[in-house]
Amino acid sequence: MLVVRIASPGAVPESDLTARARIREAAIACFAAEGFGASFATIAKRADVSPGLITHHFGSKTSLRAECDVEVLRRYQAMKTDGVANPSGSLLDHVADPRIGADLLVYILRVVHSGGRGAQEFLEHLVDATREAMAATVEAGIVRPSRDEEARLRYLIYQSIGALLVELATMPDASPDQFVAAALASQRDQMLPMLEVFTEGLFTTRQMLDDYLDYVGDPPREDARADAATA
Amino acid sequence: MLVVRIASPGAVPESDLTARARIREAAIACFAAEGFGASFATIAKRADVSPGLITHHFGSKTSLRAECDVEVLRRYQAMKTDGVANPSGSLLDHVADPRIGADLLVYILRVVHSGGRGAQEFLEHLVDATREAMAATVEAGIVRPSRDEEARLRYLIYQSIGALLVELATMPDASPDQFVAAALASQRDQMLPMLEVFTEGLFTTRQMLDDYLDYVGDPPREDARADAATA
DNA sequence: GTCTATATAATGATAGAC
DNA sequence: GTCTATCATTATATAGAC
Repeated sequence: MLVVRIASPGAVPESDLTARARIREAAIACFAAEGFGASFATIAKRADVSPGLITHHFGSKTSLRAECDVEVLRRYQAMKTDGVANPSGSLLDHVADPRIGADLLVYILRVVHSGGRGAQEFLEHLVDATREAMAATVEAGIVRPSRDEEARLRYLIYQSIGALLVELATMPDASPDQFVAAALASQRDQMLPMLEVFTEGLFTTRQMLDDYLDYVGDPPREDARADAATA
Repeated sequence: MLVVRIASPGAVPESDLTARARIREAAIACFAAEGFGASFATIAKRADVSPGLITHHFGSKTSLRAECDVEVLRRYQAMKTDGVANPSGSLLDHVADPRIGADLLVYILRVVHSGGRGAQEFLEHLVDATREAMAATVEAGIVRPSRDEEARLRYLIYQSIGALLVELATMPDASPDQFVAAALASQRDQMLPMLEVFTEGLFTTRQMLDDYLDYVGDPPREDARADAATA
């Protein structure tokens, strides 16, 4: 049962690979489709091999996933450097860029969803990758400077990724292609409020911001995060 | 092994309940602490009963969770009507209100995280519950009116819940109390960018919003959501 | 009502034949 | 390299004693 897939940069041509590579590709697709609970049986069926061969080549499920993780990250980075900087001024939607392929996008969301170190690492990676782009838009006079660029970066990224995560959770039976289609539709629906908030804000007065600035003083505090980590 | 818990409105006094209720309370705590993968053995140990008794009283794990779900929702609603409207003007943080108790908050996040119908229902419920509050702040002149109030409501809710979800995912080994402490610290860290964005917006010009309004015309489209659902 | 013991099912990992 | 067969583990559900 083959599925139509959006071309992914860096993806292997098609079938007729070594069985090991076929298993890895099948695993990426199954993990994207069902989450990391996908069984060896499911993956083996998709790769057209026996379940035992998976263990033979990868040793353990943990190792298999680790290899899939690095492969997905590699393609994700390839796509990023490959492509133009996102054409719309809207931030962060390169994560929802349809060019990266539905499996790739959903796989990454599942990494965050599954949590743990993998999620942390990808989020840090994303923050790092977005930092320059954000600074560039500020430099270009498109985006207002923030009194705490790092905090704003994290704030915006967590919110965007989180919204995609919520949407993924509400569609447990959707294929990656279906999810991406729905996410794009949802993004279209929410384009107006997003532009409103990013252009006009939400509040009618400056009072709350000014009160906050009076209260804490302008310079951002850098010690707060350490407290949170130890709590 | 007893844990210190923040008082939850509507929560039962303490121990010395019927075993059935003890199991339910233990299940809520375990589901909050470990997710819905928590085993009967873990729950039984916490309730100080045998695993078999859980099946005897609840029949299946699905039924047990269903009963926990309604109980948590009941307490959540009790807390909402109980309390004052959120004192800060910031929206949606009643979800992170420490008064609702760490277990309750994390349980609800895990419902969304686990996805499916439960997640959908809670999100719809949350949208409904926030609609009035949002309208009130608009009416009071605190929040700007939107050209599409429903879309903005969904947009803001999905982003806020999603950010909490991301944070939960990055702390897989944290207890509910630890998570709530970290979430509050994180909220404090991100207060400034949030106030900035909600007060001043993100863009320096109105150009993108105005272009969008020119392109689609002012009246919001109501047919888009149906397309997304059937996709 | 409660417990112990057991059946059953799914899954990841192992061993050895081809 | 690949498969088949088997094992070990885990977790839910069942049956029957007390």
